Amino acid sequence: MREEIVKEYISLIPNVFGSFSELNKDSMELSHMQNHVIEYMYMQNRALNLKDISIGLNVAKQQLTNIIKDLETGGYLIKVPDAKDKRAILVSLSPKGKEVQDNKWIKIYQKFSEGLDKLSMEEQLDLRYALHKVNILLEKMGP
Amino acid sequence: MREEIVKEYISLIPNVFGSFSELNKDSMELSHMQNHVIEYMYMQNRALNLKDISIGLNVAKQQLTNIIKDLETGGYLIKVPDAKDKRAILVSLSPKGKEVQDNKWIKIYQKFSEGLDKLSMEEQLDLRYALHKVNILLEKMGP
DNA sequence: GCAAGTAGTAAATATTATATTACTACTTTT
DNA sequence: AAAAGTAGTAATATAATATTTACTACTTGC
Repeated sequence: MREEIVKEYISLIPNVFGSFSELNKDSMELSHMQNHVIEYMYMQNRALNLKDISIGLNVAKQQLTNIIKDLETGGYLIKVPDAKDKRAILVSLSPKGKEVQDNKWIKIYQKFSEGLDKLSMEEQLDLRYALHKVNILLEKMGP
Repeated sequence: MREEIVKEYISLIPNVFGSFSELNKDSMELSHMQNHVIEYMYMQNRALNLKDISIGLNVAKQQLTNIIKDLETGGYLIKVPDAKDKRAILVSLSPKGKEVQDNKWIKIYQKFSEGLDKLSMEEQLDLRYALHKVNILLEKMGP
């Protein structure tokens, strides 16, 4: 029994990963690490200081100095001194930085939407319900 | 309606990605590209020549020369001359190379299995069925 | 208030990744 | 059998990423 649930889950991973691996295909402007930072900031959706990002991405803070300086120069990030800690600097995504991530999700949306057209109305309902169920249960399993 | 299916799918991605991003956490021995090659070989599950890998991973064959030489030196890959094409060399995973990938999946298995313990028997059955349904329908949607 | 600790920066260095060109040995086409 | 094409290797240059040490300005704990 357990074996079979795991097997289904393992099958799911490549299916979903197909979408995800295409996320960074096009964004040629930015390097791997720069993308990584923007992704992380987008997910956190709040102003972070370098230390936060360093820990969150498991990257040395020394590396971030230049990466973030370049992203700021490019207009993707905004740096503001932290009022509460005068050593620190709060970094947040600019509208341009957010747009980079938004566009990635729009692509996933479009691709998924095309796939949906191949399903009947009944299958679409089934998929919706099954996805909902999976999400609820995976959520419950998480830490 | 469509909006809501997409929304569920978008929610699914981070759930699953949690597992996937941990795949390469520990394998410190190997570089990013070396891991990439081993992953690809593991997925293909057959002997490949450099050209195959080059196309499959969208990497210049010139890059592969050294990557694969190092992997062979490390005992992860085995190189055998192709009998049918004397220019080519067939590369396959050694037991050690397969083990690297196996261990990654074992970790996912274990983590998922721990999560399962938090669910009731009924929920586990629901999850199995819902996952199965999702997999079948996503498969149908793919190219 | 002072010692110890922290956030960020800077610069030097090492390692990886990517790209370009050219070459050998073999295969395919005609 | 000659011409054109292909698989792999080699050497090189540049960019991206990672690591180390050291410094300034500030905060925290005592």
